[in-house]
Amino acid sequence: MTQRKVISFDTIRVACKNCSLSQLCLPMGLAQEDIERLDSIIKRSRPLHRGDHLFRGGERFRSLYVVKTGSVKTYAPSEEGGEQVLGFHLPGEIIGLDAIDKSCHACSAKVLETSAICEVPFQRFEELAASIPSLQHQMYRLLSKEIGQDADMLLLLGKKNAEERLAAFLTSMSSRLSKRGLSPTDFYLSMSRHEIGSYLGLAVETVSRLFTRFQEDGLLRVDRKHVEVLNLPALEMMAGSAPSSTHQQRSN
Amino acid sequence: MTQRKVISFDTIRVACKNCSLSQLCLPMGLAQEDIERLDSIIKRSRPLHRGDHLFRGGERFRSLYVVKTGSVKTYAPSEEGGEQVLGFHLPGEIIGLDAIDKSCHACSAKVLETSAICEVPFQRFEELAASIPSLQHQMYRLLSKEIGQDADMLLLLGKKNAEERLAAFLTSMSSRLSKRGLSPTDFYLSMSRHEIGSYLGLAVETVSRLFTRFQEDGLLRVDRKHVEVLNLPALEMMAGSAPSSTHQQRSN
DNA sequence: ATTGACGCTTGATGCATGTCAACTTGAGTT
DNA sequence: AACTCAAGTTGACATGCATCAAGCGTCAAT
Repeated sequence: MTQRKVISFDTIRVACKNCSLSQLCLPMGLAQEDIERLDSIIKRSRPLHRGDHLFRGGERFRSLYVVKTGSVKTYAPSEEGGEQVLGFHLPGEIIGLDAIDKSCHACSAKVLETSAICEVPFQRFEELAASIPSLQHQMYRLLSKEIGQDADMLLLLGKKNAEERLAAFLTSMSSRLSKRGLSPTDFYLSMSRHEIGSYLGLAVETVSRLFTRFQEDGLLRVDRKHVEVLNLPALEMMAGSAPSSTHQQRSN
Repeated sequence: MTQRKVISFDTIRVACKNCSLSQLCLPMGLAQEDIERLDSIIKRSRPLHRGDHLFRGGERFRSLYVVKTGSVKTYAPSEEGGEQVLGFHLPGEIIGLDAIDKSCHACSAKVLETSAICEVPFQRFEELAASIPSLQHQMYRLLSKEIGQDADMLLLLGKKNAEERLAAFLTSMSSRLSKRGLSPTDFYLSMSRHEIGSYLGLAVETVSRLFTRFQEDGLLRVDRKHVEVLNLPALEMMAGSAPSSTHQQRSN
């Protein structure tokens, strides 16, 4: 993710109307004046650093968070230090939507690299949305999109084998980065192999072996966190519901 | 699910204000008059029968659907007839939330048994919600709840073994039925073993073997679709993130 | 009752992937 | 540079569950 660009403090404090993400984020489809009203309720703190938490499971829900720069992971912590990674969040993506229902966070959110985050106090947001139909609509869309993505993930975990899972992860990263104006074929992953494995329901070792294999097969060039995709169509093919080779498994 | 009760045609046509589900469903928290406004936009068709579709993947999104009686499955159809079951929906639960974003259904919804369904035209609903803050809030809560449940499911598919999955499925059914005034320990499953397997990411045979084993272990009494839970606490323990026995697997 | 189709169960076998262990590499610290 | 520690890689081995195959109960239609 980290595209090695220098970020000035001014850059991260930009208002929504000047933010390059506005077409992916809450302001999408809003009139200029409504964007400014939205802007007025958003809190922008100084950048957070790797390992900082936006919130932890069990805490009271007050705000949604939007990634402005950097990346964040959400995860469900379990007793013995184990954790299930639930998602990786790139700029423009909203975090905390699952907590509206119980007004309490069920998962934790941790910053993966130095990141700028917009905080959206939910109660004020809700009041605002009631008076701006297009904002309300956009919020429904974003909630709905999250549900759709979770369904894709259920399909991945329920039906796909290890190879298909990693291919799906890489093509998903590729397309999301591309939407944000970054290269779809050359990027840095801000998360560890362990976190990728947890997210995909695989052991670290399996992830590692697959990276090696993909490289041997000429699909990727990998150096630590740096990934160059050499054959994106092949990866996409692999990620699709098509089975890996002649023998598919889990045809249940 | 089917609790073998006779359902009159009057029963299924009841207005929201007289519906026993109103505390689980959209009307929750609404004032009497607002319930009536909501009621006025809802369409109630005659009962659907096993195998009927509410909608199919690819169709244009127009309405949300709420189960009034009976049960529905949602699934992602794949080319070769294979399908991934995404969820089972009981009375009071809303179907189609994932389609708001793309205004097009990504999955299909099929009735599992004779069922009464309320149709909620979304555009009219959205207009109504804009003028009823508590309805808007309830909608946010329902969307959020769905996201939270999907996260639970990701955890199940990512980390739990077959035994834990089936135990989680059974305890979930138990508690949901219980919330609807039915027995938490004696119920009929309206879905096939195959569908349960697909939902849980397991082969039919594995599901079948587990039912047998649970019965041998005195946790259940099973006869076809009829399940009697004999030791609910034990099932809940199993379903929790606790590993099945001394050796846990997938500690990634 | 007979038939056929389908869903379910049970057993035998194999494989993908988890687990364990050892080693390598890289980044940060002194 | 030397040291430390976490992260990643690779190999050897173990196993849970998918797969294949066969048989059985149930239900509906005839």
